[in-house]
Amino acid sequence: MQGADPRPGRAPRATAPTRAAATQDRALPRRAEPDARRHSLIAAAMRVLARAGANGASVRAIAQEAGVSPGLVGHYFSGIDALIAETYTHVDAMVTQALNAAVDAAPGDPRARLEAFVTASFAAPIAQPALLATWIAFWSLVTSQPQIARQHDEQYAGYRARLEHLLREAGVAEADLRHAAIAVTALVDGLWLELCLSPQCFSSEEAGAIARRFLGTVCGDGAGERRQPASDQAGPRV
Amino acid sequence: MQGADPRPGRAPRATAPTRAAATQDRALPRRAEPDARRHSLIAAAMRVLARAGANGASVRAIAQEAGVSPGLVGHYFSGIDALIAETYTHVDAMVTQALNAAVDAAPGDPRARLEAFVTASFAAPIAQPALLATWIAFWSLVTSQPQIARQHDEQYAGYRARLEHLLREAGVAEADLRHAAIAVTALVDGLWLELCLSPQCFSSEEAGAIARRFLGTVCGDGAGERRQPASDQAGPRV
DNA sequence: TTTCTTATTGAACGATCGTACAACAACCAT
DNA sequence: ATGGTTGTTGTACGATCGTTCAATAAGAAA
Repeated sequence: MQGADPRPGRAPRATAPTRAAATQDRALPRRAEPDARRHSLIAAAMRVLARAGANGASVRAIAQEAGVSPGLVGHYFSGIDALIAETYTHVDAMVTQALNAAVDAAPGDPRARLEAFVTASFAAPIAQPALLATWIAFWSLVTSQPQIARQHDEQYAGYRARLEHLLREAGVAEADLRHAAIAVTALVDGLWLELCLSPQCFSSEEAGAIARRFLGTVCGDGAGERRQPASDQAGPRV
Repeated sequence: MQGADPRPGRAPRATAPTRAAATQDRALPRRAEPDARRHSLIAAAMRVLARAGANGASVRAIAQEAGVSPGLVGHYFSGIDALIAETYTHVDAMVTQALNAAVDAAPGDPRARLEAFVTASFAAPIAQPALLATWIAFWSLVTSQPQIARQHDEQYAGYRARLEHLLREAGVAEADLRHAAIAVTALVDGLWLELCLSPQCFSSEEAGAIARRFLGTVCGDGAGERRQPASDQAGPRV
């Protein structure tokens, strides 16, 4: 799906094609610390994915974005797929950190922490279309590469475990925990995906409101509150 | 992300590489009816996407799968992206037809029709990992090509409109209709996606049960019924 | 049959792909 | 200084990419 592609109006590959590394990697020394160089390549991959999409994230494009020779990619990663996979890991860690920060910033009330978790899922550092390409590039490898499928399972399990923890503290019964976590994860992922694919269809605020109302039904709010505004439903139920 | 890729153990491109068209296109005449040829190419694209993933769906692979010269693709489609987009349209129509058939096969009770809709979303012709590659290939074009973004918006709107119709008949208040349809769509999409990405994580039955229980909260079942089996919650509320 | 239209071929083109590898350069240990 | 380790370069390679296009063949119209 890549190849020559001389058609007009494809991905905006022309955006800062040269001297692009200066934005994030401040003049990394010619011979850099291995960890710094690895991270520099991953950061470059993130930028290329955001700018050119999954189909534009080639070894050469990423190396050029990092201000580095193409051959260096093979020195730090076993191949382009491994670089994509590590980029996904890094983005996933960023998302996890942002979600945890939102939870910690919320009041101690378990229900408020849970709502902060889903609300942050649609806010600035997470729900941006620029991140979608990273997930798409990773998903396209899951089917064919068992090792990447395993990685996906692990990271999905980690996400669900964090959610189960929050749900348990919010008073969800142990028997319902698994299905509740699967449901909330699916709802948030579905809203996030659609929000990235067509941001004008509904707003982040709407997505947050929908998800928070769903939390109300999962955590055992009475049915009579369904018609009230979501802001009144934050009361603890435990 | 494609190129040479001489690595071992990538996509199983070796599955029936030659004489593959005979399975679906029964000896299409050398000079076929244009519509038949178009459909033959789309069907071949679906098979290649299912077998080799989004990264393996090249013009040559699809043409070979259809038993046709590579140059013919350019005669029927403006480019590979247009072929992918039309393949997506075709798969979406198939899914729509399957969902409508499931709804029609259900009892006249509006709630049962709604449950049939979401239950069918996780059944045989829809929730198969082989279809995921088609969506991934399409999604990877949405960001960079405005025309494809428009197509996505239209098909998503069509899906949501069908769902809104079912929800309205099931007694959802007009004011809640939009958010309810967005929520159900997101939940079903999220469950479907995860089911395709790691089918061993939870079963189709679990996904259906989760979605049906969610329908209960959307359609206005009393909160006291939350712990009862879903089959008892089918009573209409209008 | 002859003419015309057009589906279809197959090769060619230029570009890009991922990877491999020998040469070079930077830093460390001695 | 000197030798060794290793980050880094740049190019080369073979393969595949999407697209183009003159030539061919098949069927319809005359």
